[in-house]
Amino acid sequence: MSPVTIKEVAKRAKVSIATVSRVLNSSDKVTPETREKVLAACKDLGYSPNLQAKRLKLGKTHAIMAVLPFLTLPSIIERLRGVLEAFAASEFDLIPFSVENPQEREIYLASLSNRSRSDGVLIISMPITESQVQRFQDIGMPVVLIDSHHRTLKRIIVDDIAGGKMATNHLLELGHERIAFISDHLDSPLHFSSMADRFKGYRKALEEKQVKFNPQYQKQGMHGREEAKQMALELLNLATPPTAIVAASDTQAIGVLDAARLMNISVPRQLSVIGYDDIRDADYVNLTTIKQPLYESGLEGGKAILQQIENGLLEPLEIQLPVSLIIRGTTAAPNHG
Amino acid sequence: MSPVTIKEVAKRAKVSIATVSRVLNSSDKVTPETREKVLAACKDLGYSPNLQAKRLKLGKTHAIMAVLPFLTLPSIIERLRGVLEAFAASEFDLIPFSVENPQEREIYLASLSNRSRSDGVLIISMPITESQVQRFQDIGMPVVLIDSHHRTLKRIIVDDIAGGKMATNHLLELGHERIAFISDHLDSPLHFSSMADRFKGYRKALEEKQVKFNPQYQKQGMHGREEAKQMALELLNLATPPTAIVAASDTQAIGVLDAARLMNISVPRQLSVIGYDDIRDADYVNLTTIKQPLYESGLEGGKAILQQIENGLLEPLEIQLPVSLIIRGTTAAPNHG
DNA sequence: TTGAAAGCGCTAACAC
DNA sequence: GTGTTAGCGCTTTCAA
Repeated sequence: MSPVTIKEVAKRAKVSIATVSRVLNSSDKVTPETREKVLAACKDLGYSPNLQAKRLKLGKTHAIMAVLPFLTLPSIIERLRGVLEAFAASEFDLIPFSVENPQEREIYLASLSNRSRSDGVLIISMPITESQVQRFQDIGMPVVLIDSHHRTLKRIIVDDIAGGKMATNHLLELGHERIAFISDHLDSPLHFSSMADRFKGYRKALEEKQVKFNPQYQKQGMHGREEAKQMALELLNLATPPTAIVAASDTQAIGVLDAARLMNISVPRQLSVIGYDDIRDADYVNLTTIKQPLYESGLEGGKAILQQIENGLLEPLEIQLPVSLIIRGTTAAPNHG
Repeated sequence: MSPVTIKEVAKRAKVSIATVSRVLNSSDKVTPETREKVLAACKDLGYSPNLQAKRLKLGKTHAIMAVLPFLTLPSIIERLRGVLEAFAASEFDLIPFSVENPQEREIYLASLSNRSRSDGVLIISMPITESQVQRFQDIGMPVVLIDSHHRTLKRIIVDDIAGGKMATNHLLELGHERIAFISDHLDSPLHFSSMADRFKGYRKALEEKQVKFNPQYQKQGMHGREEAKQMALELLNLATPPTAIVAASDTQAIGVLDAARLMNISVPRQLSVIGYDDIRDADYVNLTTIKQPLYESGLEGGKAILQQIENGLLEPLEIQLPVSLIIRGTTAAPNHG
């Protein structure tokens, strides 16, 4: 019942604790027979090493903290799954911190700045301030960003400009010219640049195909299905409504679909809609969308932090993952009837 | 750069390390001025305690492992969120293990059986074998089950019999009599009894309202939207098809909706459908369903394991959380036209 | 190849 | 009220 220690194993195997330790750490400087004896003793006693002690001795925690916002967001979950996968084979534990309000922010910040609590930090889809970066630097804490940006930190991001462009090009190639774009507020300081980048991609695609950008066709609002629905209603009630809408997220695209249904506008016959993210629901509503490598971003981020702990910070700092177009049932050629 | 220890703080404050420790652990046997000195020294040096050492000394890990299947399942995420919330205020870390295949099962099992790795284990929506229970018992590892069952372990479950009954009663009260039930295989050894309980509730509701159970109206199959669709098609092609279908999960209910759409059967005019779980998608497709207290189950489970670590195992072993009926747009009175 | 012993940073008797 | 010290379980020199 009371935990078995290396000492008891040593006694039973009639060797010193140093030898037991060597066997356990697969040092080769041990006679096969000694090794046998020790292994047998371990088994008999049901010994399992005390990781706390090991970690204290080695000055490592074998834990990595992951800070992430809103565990409700499907995209965050997918990234987390990737991280978990990267850690599965390692001896590192992943400790997630879900930050859903400012108070929690304080709590996790304190934890993160403690070298004895974790060997590294993974920040997922959250903005990071200069002072935080400085703090990490000061205590020499390895950090990797997933879906966030800072020039001095290792980061895994996707090419959102390319994504916005890809979505828009898909519609252009189908023959659309009146293409609208709806998104969150693009200038919110709390926000990552991803949505702004998607908009840039949209503009660039239009430009390259020499389609003039119509400011009336751009809407920004709070994130959310309902808010997106309202924005879409405004667009669809224009004198010359768009024939296609690029939404900067699937959730918003679904809001657009709501609006179309409400106005009895058939998708994709009368209106094409494309989303962004490829969340689960995208499949359910048969939404054409831009798939972000969410899972992969987690996987790469997980590998990166592990590697950085092992070998230090390596170039390149920025790893850009490609997006891809998933064509489903909400986009088609415009209806010229 | 090299971590500050209690020793350096002691030197700077010109006291002994014991005093520093006392201040840090808010023992009251310290003069206010001494306390001030120590606190100042801590601040100057940017000291933060080494948790590894503390934990080794105290024989506690301040970590709890959570084993859960398929982090893709929305229900699992919700429970996890609740657990995280329960831990937020505590000094305990939550280490999640996502088990998606047998190999991973082996890895996590080894970790779980190590008292030095965690102070407790939380098992979420996973079956647990007698030998595992025995193993936990042997090493005195506190365990709490969420959405799983074992007679000797603390567990948070929902009253699935009541849930199945509530769903069925809702339909009965709308005036339905030909009510079908589809679910996973009810006798699968890998499965929790929840689905079987929902079926029991269904039977009980029928019985109480003296509606005869028609075996033709019960279908079991693999879990999944597509599989559910097939089962629904069989039901709807019966000579006397049901006017309402109870699905044992929302995913399956959505499959039923697929089948109805395919057969041009209008929901809820010609067919009522009710699901179970109230996952996010339920809202999207406007599905009437039974809401499980998923988040709450995580919260309660988290509190329970913390409490068990603190005070030992307390009665009652089983905590049953209530379900509730969420009426949306897929149920209505039967069409007698 | 093996053993003895120091010490990781902390807490908690126990002395003063 | 404060200091001294043993020791949590382990790894790793250093000696033998």
